[in-house]
Amino acid sequence: MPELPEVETTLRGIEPHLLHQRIAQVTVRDPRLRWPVPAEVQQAEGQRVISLSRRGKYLLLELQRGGLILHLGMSGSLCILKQPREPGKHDHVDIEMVNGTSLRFNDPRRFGAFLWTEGQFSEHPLLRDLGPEPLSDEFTAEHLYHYSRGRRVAIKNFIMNGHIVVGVGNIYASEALYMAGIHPQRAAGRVSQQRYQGLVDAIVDVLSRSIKLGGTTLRDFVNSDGGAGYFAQELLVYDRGGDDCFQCGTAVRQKVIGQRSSYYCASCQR
DNA sequence: AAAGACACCTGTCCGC
DNA sequence: TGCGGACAGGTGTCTT
Repeated sequence: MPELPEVETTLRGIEPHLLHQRIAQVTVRDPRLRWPVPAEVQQAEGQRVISLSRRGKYLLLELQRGGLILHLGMSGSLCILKQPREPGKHDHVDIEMVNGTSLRFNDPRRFGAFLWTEGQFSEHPLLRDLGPEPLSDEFTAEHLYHYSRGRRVAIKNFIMNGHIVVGVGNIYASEALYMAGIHPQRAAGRVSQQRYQGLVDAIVDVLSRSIKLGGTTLRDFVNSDGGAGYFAQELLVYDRGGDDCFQCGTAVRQKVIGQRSSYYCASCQR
């Protein structure tokens, strides 16, 4: 479900409710997520939340000692409860604060993660080898150009590789490549630095605009307040297979690339 | 080292 | 109305 804009929307939604609060109780109803929820998460009890942040699509809760690493996978979501409420079917974990507010982790498909770490977030095995944030100064055409030399992987898979750049998921990869006029199956090593500049600009633009609109709600994404994101109505090609390209009228193609559905205009994208 | 397949899991939708 | 199959926003791990 969530891509970077949805995770960022979630972060902004929960932060004001949790920052500086003291955790009273962690309740794990079902530890069977992507990795089993470790018993160490109980160590969060009694500690204050020092900061909340995001690295790629991972949400990071820094506590006084140690921290929590959360990932929403394909179907996860977080919500804030101002008072206790009966848990639903897929409400796997709750973090209840001393002031009565709770953070609830819901994930039907259980591809998400809820992990404990004692060290620095940046040194955690899941985080230490990640590429730059797409909305940071380190994300440049030079970076993409440099790491793509000699590589024959499809450009769409290349920009979805978290070791190259984080946070570009299936929706926004299709969107950005369309905006930049690059065919999703073009070899990454066959893209000029000038065209990478156009791609960088497109990625920054599409992610920024989506964050402003609260993310993309395709099926069931809701933010931490239970509201929808409105970027779906801005999508140019994603989920528009067979429909007319907005630029040239050619039918938008849908094709599986790297096991993921991809959308593009064979006329506008080369 | 790089590329691709596969794994994890449930819910929903579509065609018959 | 029921059933089987395809598909869904992610990404670590294993095999070529």
